[in-house]
Amino acid sequence: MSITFDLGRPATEARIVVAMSGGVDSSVVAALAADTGAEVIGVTLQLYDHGEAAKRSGACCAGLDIYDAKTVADRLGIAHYVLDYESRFRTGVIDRFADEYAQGRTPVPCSLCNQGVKFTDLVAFARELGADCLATGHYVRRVLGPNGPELHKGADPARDQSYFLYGTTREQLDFLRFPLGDLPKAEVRRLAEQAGLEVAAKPDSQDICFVPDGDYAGLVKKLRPETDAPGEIVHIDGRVLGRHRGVVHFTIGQRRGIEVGGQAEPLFVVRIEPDRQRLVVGPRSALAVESMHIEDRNWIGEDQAQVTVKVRSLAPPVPARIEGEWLRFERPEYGVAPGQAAVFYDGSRLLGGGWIAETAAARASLAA
RNA sequence: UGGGGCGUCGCCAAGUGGUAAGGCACCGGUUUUUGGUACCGGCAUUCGCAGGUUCGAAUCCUGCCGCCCCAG
Repeated sequence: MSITFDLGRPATEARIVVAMSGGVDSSVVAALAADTGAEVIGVTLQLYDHGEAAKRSGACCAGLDIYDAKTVADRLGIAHYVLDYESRFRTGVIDRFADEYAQGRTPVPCSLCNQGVKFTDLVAFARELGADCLATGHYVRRVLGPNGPELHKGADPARDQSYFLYGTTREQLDFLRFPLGDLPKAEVRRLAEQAGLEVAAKPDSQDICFVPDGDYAGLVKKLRPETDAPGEIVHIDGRVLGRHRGVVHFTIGQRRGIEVGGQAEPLFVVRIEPDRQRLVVGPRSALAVESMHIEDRNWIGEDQAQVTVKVRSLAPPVPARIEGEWLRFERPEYGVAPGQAAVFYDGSRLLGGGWIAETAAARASLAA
């Protein structure tokens, strides 16, 4: 199968830079790019280099994965560079990740990484190389609309990654290509096999790439020890119910891990007060949010106030209305956590998004 | 040291002769390029302890232990 890269000139005269993580997806992109006859340059970012993480296959962007990317590039006969982005990844993603927890918020490191390291720094590098485009393995679609390229959800709803790419600017979108956006994952694996790529059966990456063992709290504690300080668990009605193990272990809307039993109904984290190390909990009804304040908004749609919005990567988009820097849900939304991304859509088209800075409860249930 | 009440899983709590509900918590799994949610599954051979009655008791009887309340 062949996929067009919309290069604007014959492929044989073009240069395509492919962001290669060492996984199946980006490896297939490299193979597809090579098939066009263009000059292809694979670039892999070294983002961190912890001992264990580097050895774990499928972690993305360290150790073994870099080796895998190199192997694929060799097989395809394309150039391959490894860029040391450790320090900017550390500053732009890992440190911010920890900072967010220290503020009682819940970060989305994948979004930070995409809009920073990948789509800003790597795009700039690809341009410096004189590339016609930068292609990645994200499951999103770039669609040419009446006003230029639009960003749409990936065709495979189970694989769509648009949530993590809300920060993509129009300028970046001009330059980016996502050859996998129309394909189901199974098809991508099939292509990998056809191309004889050794990563064809490599497991999907998941979880936070820079946390080797899934213990993200352990990492945050090292960087921001105050997040490990125990404190009071307070009910929204004012009762002190117990002690918690440190705010790093909690996120708004979380139910498990509160360790307070004997209740008629489950308790959820309603609010986190890092200054006082307090965890405010309450029934599910206390989670209802009617509007939220969005900051650092990126917008690549046209003028439009009525949208659907995703407050987390999973869960279907819900209708809402943009009112200045606030967004009002049509119906109360539950478990909206500051620090997460609010991503706006119109149907399958991604319009933009921003960080959730604060939320307003849907009446009742405040106190404490 | 008079009277009354209570003692069932970590917590709350059904069950008053027929062979231990349920909720919360906890644990495991599923899902997943963030955290969380949701869903599925697991979780008292045992009912404060010791005897007794009975075919059979957490449920009845006796004693002991512990806690609570009202009186003094």
